[in-house]
Amino acid sequence: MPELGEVEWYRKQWDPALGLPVLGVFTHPRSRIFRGTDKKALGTALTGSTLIRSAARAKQMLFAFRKEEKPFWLGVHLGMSGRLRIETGTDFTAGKHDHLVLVQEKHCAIFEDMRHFGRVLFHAGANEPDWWTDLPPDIVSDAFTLDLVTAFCHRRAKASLKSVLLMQERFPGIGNWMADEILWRAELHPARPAGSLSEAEIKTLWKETRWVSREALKRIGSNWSRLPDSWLFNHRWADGGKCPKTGKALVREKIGGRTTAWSPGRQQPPSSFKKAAHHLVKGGRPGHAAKKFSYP
DNA sequence: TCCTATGTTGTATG
DNA sequence: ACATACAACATAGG
Repeated sequence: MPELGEVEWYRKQWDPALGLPVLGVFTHPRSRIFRGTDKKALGTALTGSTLIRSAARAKQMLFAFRKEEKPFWLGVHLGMSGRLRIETGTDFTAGKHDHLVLVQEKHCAIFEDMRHFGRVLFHAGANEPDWWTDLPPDIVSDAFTLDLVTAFCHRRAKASLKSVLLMQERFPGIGNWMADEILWRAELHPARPAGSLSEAEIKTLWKETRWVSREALKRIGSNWSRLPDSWLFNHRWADGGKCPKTGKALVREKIGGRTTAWSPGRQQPPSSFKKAAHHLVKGGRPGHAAKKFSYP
């Protein structure tokens, strides 16, 4: 689920825990979530500490704790299926997908993740940890310049726009749905090689990247309200989904390693793009519509 | 049984 | 060394 706006929304779910002491810490005994992290040190440090603030950048969250003037830092990445939540009451028992539980007097702050693709990081020290300060410039900041995007498109000249937008080193916080939304608004086909764009097209890509990121933070980050039907988002997974601009059927196929929705007529494929055959396979199972030809 | 899933990373290849 | 493509990770649901 979580991309830029969703991550900001999940961060706020722990707001009820702010300013209150942590009475106990539960860490799941067999969990991939803590790979590379000292679970024991984390538990010892956070027990008796107070959560003083939190922040979200890209798909990463930082929670700052303090215990007797000593700062501790907790990092959370939600992966594909991670969520943060609060459970009210004093008799909470961790479920099988609950990996980290911070117990407070009247509630628990919980990190759950069914698929274990998420991650928890821990750091003890006076300053914010490197994995936080070394994040690339935020898309919504002034540091995210047209020049940065132009240089990146040139360096990744042969990669598809879809895969380039998913590269967190330059587009921090962009995920599958945001990438599709950006390319659809920019009228750029996801299979276009990044190096094939004109100056004007790069500028459009940059602008729409910033626009979608700002809107996602505004519309999802604050209260996760439903996006307008004028967005691609509400149509991209629907069977028989139609482009809200052209009214024509959207195409769904794997581009840049991820399922991608794009609008024929609006987003012109590059000449190198192999056209998929969208006919039904005889005897194909219902619900599994079209299978693609493989080209020799 | 086989396919999919809003993500990242390790590995193979050029 | 660098860029690119893709399997693997773990679990649930259609």
